[in-house]
Amino acid sequence: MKELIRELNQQQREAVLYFDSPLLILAGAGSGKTRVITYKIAYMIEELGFEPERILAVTFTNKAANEMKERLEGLLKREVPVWVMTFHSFCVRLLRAHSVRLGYKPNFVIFDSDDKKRLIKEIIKDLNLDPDLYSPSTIASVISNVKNGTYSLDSMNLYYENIGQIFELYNKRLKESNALDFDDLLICGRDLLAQEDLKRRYSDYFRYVLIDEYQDTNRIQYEIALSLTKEKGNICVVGDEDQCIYTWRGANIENILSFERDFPNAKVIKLEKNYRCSGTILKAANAVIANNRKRKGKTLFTENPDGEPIRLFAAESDVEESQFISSTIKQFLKKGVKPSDIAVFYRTNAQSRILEDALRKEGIAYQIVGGVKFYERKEIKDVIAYLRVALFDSDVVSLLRILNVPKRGLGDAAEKKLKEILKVEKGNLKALEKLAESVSSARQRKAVEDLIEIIRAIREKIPTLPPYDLIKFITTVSGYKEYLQKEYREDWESRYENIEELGNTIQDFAEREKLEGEELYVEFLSTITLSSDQDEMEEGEKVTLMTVHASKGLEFPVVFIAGLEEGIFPHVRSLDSADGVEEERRLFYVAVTRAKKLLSLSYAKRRRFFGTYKSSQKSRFLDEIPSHLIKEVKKKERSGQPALQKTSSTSDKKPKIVFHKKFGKGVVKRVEGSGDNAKVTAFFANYGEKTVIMKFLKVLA
DNA sequence: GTGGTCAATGTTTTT
DNA sequence: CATTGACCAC
Repeated sequence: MKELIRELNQQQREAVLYFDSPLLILAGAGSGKTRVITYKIAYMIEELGFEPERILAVTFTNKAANEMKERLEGLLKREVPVWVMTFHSFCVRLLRAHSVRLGYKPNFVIFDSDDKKRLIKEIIKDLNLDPDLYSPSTIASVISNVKNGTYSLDSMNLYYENIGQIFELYNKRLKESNALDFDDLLICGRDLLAQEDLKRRYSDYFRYVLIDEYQDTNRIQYEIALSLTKEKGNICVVGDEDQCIYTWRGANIENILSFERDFPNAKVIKLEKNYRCSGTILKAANAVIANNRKRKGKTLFTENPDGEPIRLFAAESDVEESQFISSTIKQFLKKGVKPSDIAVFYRTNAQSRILEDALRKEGIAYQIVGGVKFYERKEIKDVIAYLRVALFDSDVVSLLRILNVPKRGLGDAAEKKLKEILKVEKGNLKALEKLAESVSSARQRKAVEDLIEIIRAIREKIPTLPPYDLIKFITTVSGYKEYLQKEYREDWESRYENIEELGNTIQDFAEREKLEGEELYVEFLSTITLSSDQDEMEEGEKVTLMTVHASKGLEFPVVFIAGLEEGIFPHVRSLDSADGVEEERRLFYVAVTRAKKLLSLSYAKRRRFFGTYKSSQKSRFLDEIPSHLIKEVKKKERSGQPALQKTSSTSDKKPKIVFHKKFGKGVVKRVEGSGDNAKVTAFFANYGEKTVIMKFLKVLA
């Protein structure tokens, strides 16, 4: 341990060894803050005799938590039961023990944003409000902002006349469903710790609390931390105001200022030496962020060599940009760069598709982090809804979701009746029984009774069947498998595979956590709704594609940032306020500082939006980088290839032989349409006749 | 009353 | 371009 600490620079060492008062570490990008935190924890355990289970370390994502734990265990060469988790997970843990105090049963459900929107949609309908004025996603974010204290309900009342009513009803329905949304988790956690005995108990229990990514905590999270440590001042927070990119979710840079106010004797240590980036990259990052006015001010320096200039490519179109990126990646791979050392970042998820197409055409293995998350896929959510209905008799949102999926002849009218019944009859099964009696036809009656049977059957199997079999059972007993086959003729198999994957995941989870039966599923469900994009990242030899937000906390030797255009990055929705642009700039700063050795920036002069091309201008952020750091990549120098093939793989002539990643070689029988989206029907030796979109095919002849 | 088909319509970022 | 809503035939 002592030798390890000797490796640290002076500031890092001081941060590890300091325990005299509350500690605020302002850690610039790539300054080794994760190292500092892990060493600090290790030092506490090894040298100061702290009991690991009485240390709480809060991270931003579960992935970061796992990594920190792994590093710690690598350092100490044994299992270390430190509480490493996100604020949300921490609150869930508190709530499982004490939820009754706040009027929730301990087996509560967590509503994800999809559940939340569904519920809001119901409420808007029930209140007869105009869905154009009250779009579920807008209302969802308003509710969130009110809950986490960004806006007051009254101030929102100006824009949304009925918001008070919606807000109240939303919370009422949630509570009746024994459900909490993301914001509730934090609020309830805070409220529990506001109770004198619990505050006493937990603040006595935890001997030290550390918070990573402090700049992205919101007020409520801060209050949680405060109630655990206010008295003893046994707290260390690590953050960088220049990397605060979640203000729209209630993150508050003010927390950094509040910290010094609430803990007047706080010690501040700055980590300004960057170990990650090349000199050139760091200079660019510093120059960009200097344009922000709202910052405490810190200047990073590095001893790393300047390295290669930053590349800039001005593409004529979005297609050309993605071709540039994929062909450059291909060159790198040829030169021996590992795919896992390369990442492509973009501002919005919608940009990923075109990049994917280009990489696929070059035959480059890639993974996308984020986008539509695994657990948000329709088929997964449907199956989980069955599970939830079987587990939680109060989960109305899930019941409504499966009422007519698969189609069983219970449409709008039946749904309305059910909702009427639910107003007086609490409990899904009871309500369904009543529905069976009040429904119009014998056919519908049978349908409802069948549904009740399905739910009962699942419920019965929960304690006995292994998880994989239970999931399989759900898909058969509910007729969901046939539904997929009928509804998704083309790709039902991959969807069904996803469901099987879900079964496997639960099985693994059960073995890892040594849980079974109801407890297993309740635990699993809360874990997956709190899982972040990064949690899904795979190890392996693949190029990584993700949004800039998802890249937070990561690093790659080679980084591409695509779509550096006004309106995209900075995003249009941020342009009307100075604060908005500053947040975009911090976001760009985060993106740039992920790169260790090589950074490639690009933009497109024309970009396709919904179907039509729109011309765009290069991002202001590009002009903020000193030009001597940049080398513009000219088209003709690119990859030594002749100018671009105008329409990629599709030629005017009809293809005869094609190649598909999974199906292999195929003989073309028919082509409908033209270009990338042409439908090609071909005969494949091992798979028979298949119809595939052109862009998934390579033309061989 | 339900389910299939057609048209319109909408894209920030996420625990 | 892909999902969601409105409309009409069963």
